[in-house]
Formats: sequence, structure tokens, C-alpha cells
Amino acid sequence: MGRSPCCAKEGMNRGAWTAIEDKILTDYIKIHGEGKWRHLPKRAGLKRCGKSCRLRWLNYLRPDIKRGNITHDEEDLIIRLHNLLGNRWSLIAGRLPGRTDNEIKNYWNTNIGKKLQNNGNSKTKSSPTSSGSPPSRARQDKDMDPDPDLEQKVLQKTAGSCLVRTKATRCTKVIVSREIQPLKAVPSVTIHDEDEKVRRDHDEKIMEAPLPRFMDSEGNNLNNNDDDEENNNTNNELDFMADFEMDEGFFSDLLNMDISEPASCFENKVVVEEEDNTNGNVTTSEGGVRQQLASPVVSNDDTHLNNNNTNVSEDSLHEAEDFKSMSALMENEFDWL
DNA sequence: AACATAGTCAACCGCTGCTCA
DNA sequence: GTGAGCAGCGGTTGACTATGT
Repeated sequence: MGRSPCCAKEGMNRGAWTAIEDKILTDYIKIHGEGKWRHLPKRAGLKRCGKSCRLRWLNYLRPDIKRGNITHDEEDLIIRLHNLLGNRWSLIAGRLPGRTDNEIKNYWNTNIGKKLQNNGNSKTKSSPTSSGSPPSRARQDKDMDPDPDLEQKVLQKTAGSCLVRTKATRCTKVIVSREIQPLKAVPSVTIHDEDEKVRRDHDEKIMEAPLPRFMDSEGNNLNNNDDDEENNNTNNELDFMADFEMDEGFFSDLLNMDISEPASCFENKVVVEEEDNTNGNVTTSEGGVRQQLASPVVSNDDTHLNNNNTNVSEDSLHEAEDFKSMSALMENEFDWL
């Protein structure tokens, strides 16, 4: 397409994939799994470069790809995530199950971004249709303009934007305790932008941190991962939200949540510590990132996060401080998720 | 009907960062 | 410490399609 091929080899197919190529690739990956993209074409008998195979699989052939239009809720989430993450399409896609980074990127560029641009122009121009340019197409009206208030939504959600730059991780598994109980208010801490590098480090650390682990009232780890299952079969796992089914209903509920008090999202016995799977012991993670997210053992125990308790240990105070950082993040950004 | 224009989206490119020897 | 190999990411392109004139 106008550029020199990335894998400049004679006889390589380029451009649109054929059904046969799709089938070969799909069959190969079903048998051998993903990865080793460079060697895949040769082994599968495809005249494509590895990159192309990877892209085709990830963006089109993967079985969990979600087809169809972006829903209102997904759009809303995209806007929020973009506000938070910027053009980190893979990150955004990681939080929209079934959607690919390419799809979201295209959607943003052709819909949301454009509308934002138009909104900017509309402040200085009159109606665009009056300028002689053709009106929007019918398909566009049907498919890409599901929310007439989108511009306003975008503007509202991008107000006070604070980008977090991170690496992409899928975030679809969270376990929540059965008994959500109130937590003491955590003082807010503002993240300042004086030093971009420091802020980036901070942001990356937070985003790279593991998802919180949740405990039930007996203190059992409720995280639903394979290791836990293997090592704790007697643990009565909660199916409740074991897997986030991020369908429209989920998004509706999520986005309609009252998140005016973000700290409340960490209410209850939220224990974010790493469990030693070999012996079942819980060990606190080392390193700033994890600690910021994970260190504090937030429980109903008054020894934690009780700033009025003069007997609070130094460690507890430190933990509380760490948790404040998370709280600050949540206060600033929790509305996106 | 034919042409022009604009929108969509799959695919490509080049760069970055990670891993490993 | 460093360089090669590789995977992944974001920006960009262009073929295709829908719509307006």
C-alpha cells in the first residue's frame, strides 16, 4: 500500500486475506497456539509475513472477537479510557473484551475524534451542512452516531483529563467479597504534574500493579485464578463477578454507579497482597508499584487506615500512606472504571 | 446512470521495548 | 553492558463502499 513491504520477500501475499488463508491460519493456531509469529507462516504454509498473520489473527480471526457496532456503554467507556490513557489503543481494547485496538482506534478516529474536532470547529463556524459540504450519510447516522449528546459527553469526560501511561493488561477478572462493609474515609491526595517523569513512573506503577485481591469475611482469598484453585480447592469460590461479563448490562451498571466517593470502592476487606502459592502464606509484595496498590491491608480492623489511632504502627502508617496514593488515583480517575 | 465525495476498516510500516545469549 | 531477534503498539494508508449531486 504505497510503502515498501515490511517483510520484503518475493512471493509473499499482501493485501486482503482470502478465506483459504484464514482457514489455514485458524487451523494452525488452533493446533499450535498463538506465538512464534515469525515462524508461523512457513510452518503453516502461508505466504504471509508473521506480522501480517498476527494482525489477522488478533484483529479478525480470534474466536472471542466481538462483532457489531460499538454500543453506547462501550463508547462511553472508550471516551473515559481515552481521556485517561490517551491513544493507548491496546490498553483501551484490553478493557473492552472482544474489541481490538485497531477497531477502537478506527472508531475513535472516524467517530469520536471527528466529532470532537467538529465540536471545536462549531464554536467558530455555523452549521457544517450550511457550508456546502454533503450531510452525513445514512449509515453514519445509523451506526456511528448512536448518541446525539456524544460531543457533550466527550467534553465532559475529557475535562480535567489526566493521562495514565501504562502497559496493556486485560482486566476482566475481579472477585468481590460477599459482604461489602464500610471503610473509613481515606484522605484525598492530589497527584501533581510538576514532574512528568515522576508522574509517569507513578502512573505506570499503579497500572502495572496486580488487580486487588479480595477476601471473604473469613479472610479467605477470593481471587479466582488457577493457582488459587489448585492450591485451595476447599475455598468456596464465589462465582459472583468471578469473570466480568462486560456486556451492555455490565457497562450500564458500571457507568451508572455512584462513584462520587471513589474511596468507597475499596471498602471492606480488600487485601491486596501476594499469596505464596506454595504454602498458602500471604506475603507482601515488594516494590513501589505493588505497594502503592497492594500493600495496605484494608480491613475493618481499626489498626489500619485509622488516622485517629495514635497507636498505629509505623508500618500501618506507611501502608496507609501507600493506600492514599491509590485513593488519590481513584479520586481523580476512578470514574472511568 | 455516472461521477464525485466522504466514511469505514483491514492491512501495512516503522518504531519501541522486552528477552536472552 | 550490549546487540540480535522478536512481539507488540500506534500511526498511516488505500481499497472498498455508501451516499449525494
